[in-house]
Amino acid sequence: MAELKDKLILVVDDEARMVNFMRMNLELEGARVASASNGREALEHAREDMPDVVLLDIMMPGMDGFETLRRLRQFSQVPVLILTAKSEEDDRVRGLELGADDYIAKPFSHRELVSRIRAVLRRHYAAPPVPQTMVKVDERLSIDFARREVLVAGQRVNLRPTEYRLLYHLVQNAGYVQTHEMLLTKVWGPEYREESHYLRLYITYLRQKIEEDPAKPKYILTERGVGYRFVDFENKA
Amino acid sequence: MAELKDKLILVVDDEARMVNFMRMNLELEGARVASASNGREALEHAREDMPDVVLLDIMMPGMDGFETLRRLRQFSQVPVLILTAKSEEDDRVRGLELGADDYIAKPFSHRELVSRIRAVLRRHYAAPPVPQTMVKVDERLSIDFARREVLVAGQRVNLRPTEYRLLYHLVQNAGYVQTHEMLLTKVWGPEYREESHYLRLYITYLRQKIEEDPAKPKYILTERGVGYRFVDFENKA
DNA sequence: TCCGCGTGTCAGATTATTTGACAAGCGCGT
DNA sequence: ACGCGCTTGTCAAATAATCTGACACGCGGA
Repeated sequence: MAELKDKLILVVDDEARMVNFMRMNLELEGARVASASNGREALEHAREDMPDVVLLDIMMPGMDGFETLRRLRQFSQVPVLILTAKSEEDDRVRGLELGADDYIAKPFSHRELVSRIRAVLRRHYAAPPVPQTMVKVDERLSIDFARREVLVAGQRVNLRPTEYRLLYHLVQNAGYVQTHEMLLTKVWGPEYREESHYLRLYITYLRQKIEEDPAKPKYILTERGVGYRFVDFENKA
Repeated sequence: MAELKDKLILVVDDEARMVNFMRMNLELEGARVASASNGREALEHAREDMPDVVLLDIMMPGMDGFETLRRLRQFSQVPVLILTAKSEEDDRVRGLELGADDYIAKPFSHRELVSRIRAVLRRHYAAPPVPQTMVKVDERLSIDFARREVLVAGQRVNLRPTEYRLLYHLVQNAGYVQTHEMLLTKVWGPEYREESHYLRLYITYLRQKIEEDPAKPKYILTERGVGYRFVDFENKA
């Protein structure tokens, strides 16, 4: 399990209260915290301190979070979580497209903050470089991608080719939101980027086949305005 | 264009006449030739001399070509061309599965020998590590894989998803034979390895769409008993 | 030359994908 | 708390792709 202990986390936000709130929460978990109140400082810190994770506020005066992220990505692959207002769905999509790893919507709880950071750390430092075959999600659901076999409550369910590819991409990124565009691009091809219709339909099909109650999905979660996220089944703490 | 000049070619054959024949042909092209008459010697040479290409006879007393290839592949990625009797189609398939890059059927001409070696060198030393998008095969046929557009004699032809994937894998390996199994695995998935029926059908579809005369294919060539080969359109010398 | 196996082709059966229309639900502003 | 608008979810029919099975063809080996 990925631990926050002794990890260096760079918090970037122009509001001192928010920085303090996060610092408190993160230090409670044993993490070290560096902070910056604008984009320029953030880039300096990122270069010099080599943080393990960056928490980046989008709404900042001067160089905003997007621009900061874009420049950061020119020299660093450090995992980045962006902080957005609850309602700003477009900001999340844009951030993810610029290379953010995930987002946290303000306001957020201690639990949410820590769990997202853990997930991102796990992927970056413990992630298998080879794609997973044979995934056991929980007692009810397991998938063998090499054999194209999906077992739900002991029963084999038959997935169609597109359903299969969609599930594959969702599960390979379990715990991470995948935007509509990402999924459409990977499953149907780049020329389908705008056709979110297809995606909704195939999400429905998949849920009907693998969810216990398709109306209350436990595996394939909707991220309104952004995309879908397969449940973070490896991070149950 | 890949050149044989000054390249070191390791020829492995137990028949001295064959070795001499190849040495003569290769030195005419300015290549340097090392030779071995059995598997053990071949492995030694491969380790110590770092040849640019290996020509490996399959039928040898003692350690045969397959075993030699298997052991060679444990420590080296050097391109290997296997030499097989005209009729031994199974040998070719087996050799390719063990990691040979191509085969040459005995007896062969100077032209055939040199052209196959050139092709293998081109792929290994000049090959782009990123997959090609936008391929111009000749005046009649060009393909834009990013846009999923195939132009035949100026006309856009519409390929179905499977036809598309099949063409993609053939063209990405233009000049190289792809065994039935390779194509079935890549296009349909590993569980279709035995279903060569599908492959034949889709080869027919593709030829009808891109060949001028589907009965006399110029692009997608049949390698009887082995697989298919997209014409080596970059190596017209 | 003839035979046999691998390859090529066709048309029909089946299955998957796409389309289009509409219902449901969430979250925002009032 | 309420209703509105936009996103998401669902259904069934239309279209398209894939698969099946039968058979013809033709190369290469004996």
